[in-house]
Amino acid sequence: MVNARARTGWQAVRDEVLRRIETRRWLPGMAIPTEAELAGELHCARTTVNRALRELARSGVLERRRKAGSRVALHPVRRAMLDIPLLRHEVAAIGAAYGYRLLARQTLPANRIIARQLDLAQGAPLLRLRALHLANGRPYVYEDRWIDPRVTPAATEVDFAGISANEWLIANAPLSTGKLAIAAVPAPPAAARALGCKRSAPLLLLRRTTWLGDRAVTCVDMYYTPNHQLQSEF
Amino acid sequence: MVNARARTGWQAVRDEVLRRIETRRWLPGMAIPTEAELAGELHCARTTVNRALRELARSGVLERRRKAGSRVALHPVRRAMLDIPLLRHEVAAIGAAYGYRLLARQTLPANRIIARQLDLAQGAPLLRLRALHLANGRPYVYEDRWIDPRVTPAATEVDFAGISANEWLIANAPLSTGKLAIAAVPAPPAAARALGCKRSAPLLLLRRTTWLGDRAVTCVDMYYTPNHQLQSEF
DNA sequence: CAGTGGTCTAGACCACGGT
DNA sequence: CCGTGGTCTAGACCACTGT
Repeated sequence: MVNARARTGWQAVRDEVLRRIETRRWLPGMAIPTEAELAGELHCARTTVNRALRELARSGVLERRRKAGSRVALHPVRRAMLDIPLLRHEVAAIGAAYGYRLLARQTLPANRIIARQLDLAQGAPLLRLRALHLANGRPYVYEDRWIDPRVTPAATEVDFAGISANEWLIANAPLSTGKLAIAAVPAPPAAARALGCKRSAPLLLLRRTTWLGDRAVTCVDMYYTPNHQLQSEF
Repeated sequence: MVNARARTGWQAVRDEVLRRIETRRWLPGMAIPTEAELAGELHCARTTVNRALRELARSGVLERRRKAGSRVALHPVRRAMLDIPLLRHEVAAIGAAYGYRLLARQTLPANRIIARQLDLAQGAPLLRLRALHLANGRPYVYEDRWIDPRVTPAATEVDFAGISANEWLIANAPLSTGKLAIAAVPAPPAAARALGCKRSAPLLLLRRTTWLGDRAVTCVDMYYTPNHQLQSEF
């Protein structure tokens, strides 16, 4: 549970700083010594101190500004890293057999809602996929996805019956940035049917919108089976 | 939307690597040159390349192993950073006035469920708080919290009517690690009453368990008002 | 064993931003 | 202005791990 304290290197500096904060020798909002001072006190190079303090700032423990120095964060913003693995791997990680089934594949003009999500003109032709991801043969995630074929033209030639859109995109579309929204929603009829749960059962919904530069590639709603939890540490 | 490409420094190296992946010059699973080779080719020190590749590995774009070298991640694990600010700040960030109301404060023996969550003996005396966080006077989050007073004895002297437990703990308890679970649940009766929504309405639940070393400090369930979304980028 | 990443060091210059 | 963090460099040694 607890990480062992490092005895050497930048991690030792990091842990020493953490110890001083934990023991309230350094209080929230308080300025801590400069990198050079700490380096002298801890008998290491300033570069090493810099590395340690940089990591602490990244995790929200310290706030740093040039000239102003470093302070213990007054209101430490906790940050949790949420991993978003392939569903194939997520299922494998819980020791279940992964399965995938395409439910529907159509080409449709964008309705107003999805046009707004993807920031494109209403009526633009989009590829829409509905699919089900299975764990040990039981429904795990219901997926409702839109793809803009103008950004990834090759997608129009794929039937997505044998490979999930996500895996195909990872292998065939370049790296991209995206946004993630997490919400609790009543199961929409199609999701309830696919997942075999009651309509309006509370489902965890992850909506991912992925961009390639300034063009939206895809928007996907992933409805998890009831009672699913996302877990993370901070 | 798109970050400008840096022209110098480790960020330039990072961006050059990203460019080669985006243009599919380097394909998923492919080994990329060693740090030393890249340093030579890009005319910079190996340290600089190391910094760039380290950041890329942290964000899941590369996989690195000693001796084996660096490869483009075959199945890039997307990672989303979820910020967990103080509710006071979260509410302020949406431009609303923050409010806080303590609903209940009791001392109870741990029931089986919470004892398991906090990894302590059933029946241990715990502080239990119920509270409501408000945005512009409307319910925003219903909080149901357990605190182990043996870890933070001073908490028994606080009435938590004027300050939320979270803010008090940040100011009065040392830094700590924790776990976060996110789920969609039907509103429990008490939450529905406090939030003014239907019983069994789908609510987003964030359960945070916080540890100080190997001792659990507190476990809190935060029920967000219906239709709330967590947002993040990746 | 040997190649590769991980890190430390000492010194240097620069960019930002309080004062 | 000038103190502070941000970064680069060249060189070195170490730790891990594939062969």
